[in-house]
Amino acid sequence: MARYLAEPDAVGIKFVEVMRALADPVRLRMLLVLADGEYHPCWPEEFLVGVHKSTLSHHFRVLREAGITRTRLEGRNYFVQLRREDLDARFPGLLDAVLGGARELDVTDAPDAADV
Amino acid sequence: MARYLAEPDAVGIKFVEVMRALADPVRLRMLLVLADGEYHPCWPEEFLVGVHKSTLSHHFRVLREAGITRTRLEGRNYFVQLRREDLDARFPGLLDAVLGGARELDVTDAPDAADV
DNA sequence: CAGATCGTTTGACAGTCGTCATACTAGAGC
DNA sequence: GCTCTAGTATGACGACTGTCAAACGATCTG
Repeated sequence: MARYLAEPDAVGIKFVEVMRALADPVRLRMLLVLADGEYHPCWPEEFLVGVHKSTLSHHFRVLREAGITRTRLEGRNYFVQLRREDLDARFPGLLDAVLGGARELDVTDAPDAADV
Repeated sequence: MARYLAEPDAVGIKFVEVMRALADPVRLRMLLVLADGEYHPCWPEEFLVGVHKSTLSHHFRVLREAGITRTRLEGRNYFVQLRREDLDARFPGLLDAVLGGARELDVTDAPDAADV
């Protein structure tokens, strides 16, 4: 029953696309959440604050089409996971480095935390 | 005599800006060239093929303002170098990972190399 | 000093991106 | 079978980006 949404195969992952997918604050935060748990029950209300559902869906699609995530559809539930192995195989060290950088973003993008 | 063009200090380097600056095929190729030699005599005619001078200048500015490169101006000569130390200190492993990924791009972005 | 050169800056333009609102689709539960 | 629900798809809109062209500024050379 579990269907998988369309995604590029490992060798089809293009570096520039990965970089572009990762060059967005919202998607970086999504990446952080995805990195925490393996699979993630999708779209909890507080997955991201202040982002419209359709916008979120759009970002998930960008991540998936870039080859960064895999989306499994079971019945009405969507599960998204990072494609760690594929990513690490194609671009060693990239994912970890990006996750590290994204973590600092979590701090700096709070509006009030700026220029204190 | 050597002036330096404006650039963010090490702590002012924002991760998202770095990612955005690196999410462009032209700039990734520039990064590769910059990674080769420390300093690089600027704008050799064949630095990049098929890119206008002003476009190149624009890309160098993006890289510089993101904190990725440092530009020194000596007389009429511009020298650009990677800010390896600052980058490695702020985002360990990122630069190397990106350089690795950019290297594959060198192969795949040749128009004729695609889908053969 | 005048001319040439090299890179920058500015302006314009087309294409892309992120966002939201709305409509749509497919599974779940009664 | 009908309704409810969760996420997707589409359309629209403003903002940003990459590109080129042309003008500008500063420096070296005669």
